[in-house]
Amino acid sequence: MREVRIRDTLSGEPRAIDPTEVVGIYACGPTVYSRIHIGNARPFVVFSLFARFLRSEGYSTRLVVNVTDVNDKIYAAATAAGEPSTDFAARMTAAYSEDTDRLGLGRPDAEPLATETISGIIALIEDLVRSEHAYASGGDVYFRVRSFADYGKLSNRRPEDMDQGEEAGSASLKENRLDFALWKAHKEGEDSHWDSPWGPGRPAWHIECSVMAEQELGASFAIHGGGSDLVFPHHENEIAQSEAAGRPFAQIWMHNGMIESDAAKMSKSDGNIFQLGEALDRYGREAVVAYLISGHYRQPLAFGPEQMEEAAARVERLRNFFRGHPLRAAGEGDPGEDPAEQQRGSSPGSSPDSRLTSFRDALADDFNTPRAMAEVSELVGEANRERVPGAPEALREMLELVGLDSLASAEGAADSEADALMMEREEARGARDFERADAIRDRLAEIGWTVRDSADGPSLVPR
RNA sequence: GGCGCCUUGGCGGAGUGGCUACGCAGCGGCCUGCAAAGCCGUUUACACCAGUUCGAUUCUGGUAGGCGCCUCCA
Repeated sequence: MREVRIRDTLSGEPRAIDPTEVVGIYACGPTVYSRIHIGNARPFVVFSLFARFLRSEGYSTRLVVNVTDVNDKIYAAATAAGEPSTDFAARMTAAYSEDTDRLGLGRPDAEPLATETISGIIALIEDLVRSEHAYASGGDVYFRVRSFADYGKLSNRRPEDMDQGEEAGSASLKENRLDFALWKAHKEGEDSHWDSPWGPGRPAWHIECSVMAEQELGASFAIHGGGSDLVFPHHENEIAQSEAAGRPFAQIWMHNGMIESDAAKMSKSDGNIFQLGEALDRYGREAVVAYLISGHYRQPLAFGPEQMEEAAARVERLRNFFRGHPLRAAGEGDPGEDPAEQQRGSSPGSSPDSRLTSFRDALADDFNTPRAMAEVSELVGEANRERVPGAPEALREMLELVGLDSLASAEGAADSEADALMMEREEARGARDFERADAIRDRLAEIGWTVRDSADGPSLVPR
């Protein structure tokens, strides 16, 4: 088991993960008011793979990714779609599951819904009201920011600095403009609401995450994650709500950077989005995953057709490697059986073992996926140059950790028509009738096959 | 205005006080009947100005530019 370190947003320092207890990870998922885009997929991929890595290192890990399914924008979008908001949210939640399923990384251990957490939300708000960290006002309930001395510690802001200017509209129900809503009174036009001690209404943003995290992971869990755009106000407010109520919260804060399109953050409100489903259709799941791990998770990552095509090319190189270097079948001989092979395989700095070690070391060091993938590239190059015993197996293990082991799987065999054409082409080549051989190759391309000649004869690869 | 981050070769993107990151693309070559795949090579990459240092892309200060958050946002 390696020591795994993550750069903590709160302290600004790398922090080691405690191996003595279950590593609870709570990552903020989407608000389901539309289909998700590539940017929304980044945290899903980062945290899924990070949890996978921790498990492979022997850490007992529990990953929770919530869905926020009640919100102003959901009401608005549902109205626009002429659909009850609960139906709309359910439809979008299902679409989110379908899209992320297609990434092939499995599901988080728990995916709680805000609308299924109402009683816990009300209980937390009651606690806060009782302790005067919150107050009811006109059917709403607000958090009293000035009552929480640590407010601003995550995003490094001071309430004094923020508390400037006039509240827009003097009719505010808040005592102070920094106060934020915990509960919102039912409004005309909103077609869902719940009973509460403050009247019918619904939870505001932020509060659901405080409650779901604690319900799923207990107090004082290891890691709270999400996009860097959530640091303020969302995560700052979560800390305030939970800690003001005397409930210890996250130990480490882990934030992923934004996907950028045309050097600007990809965001639904700016409209410069590329939907995940479309990316999967166009480039395939491996390219999408390879793209998302091509940069360090904390850094912004440029998005564009060029980047996606590059990722697809990288993925194709890996596929080609496994086409030419099949995995040893189980029981087909040990790496150390042949003394000559053993010697070559253990040459310093180039052995599969040392690459695998470096790969895992990179992931243990603030989950540095690009550094890890550089080890994959190096080993592929070495093994393409000359046979390196154990390389395919080591590569498959590395790729499994980043959800790309499907690249090592054998592809379906060519159909009989393609096989017949390939044989025909060989006959033509044998007769040095290259015009006919090339025509047959074109025909094979039309039906989806690329011919690769080698010393061992031709083979067919799907286009 | 406040807080934080960033500026690396055509593009993407790691990293380090002195040693080729890596990938993609282009170009040249090897292999091949031709391709495909693979391999080899590819013209001094670290925004600018000072400082610290034997030595800075890497540390410090400043300048310029960019991004994020401060309102919904992964």
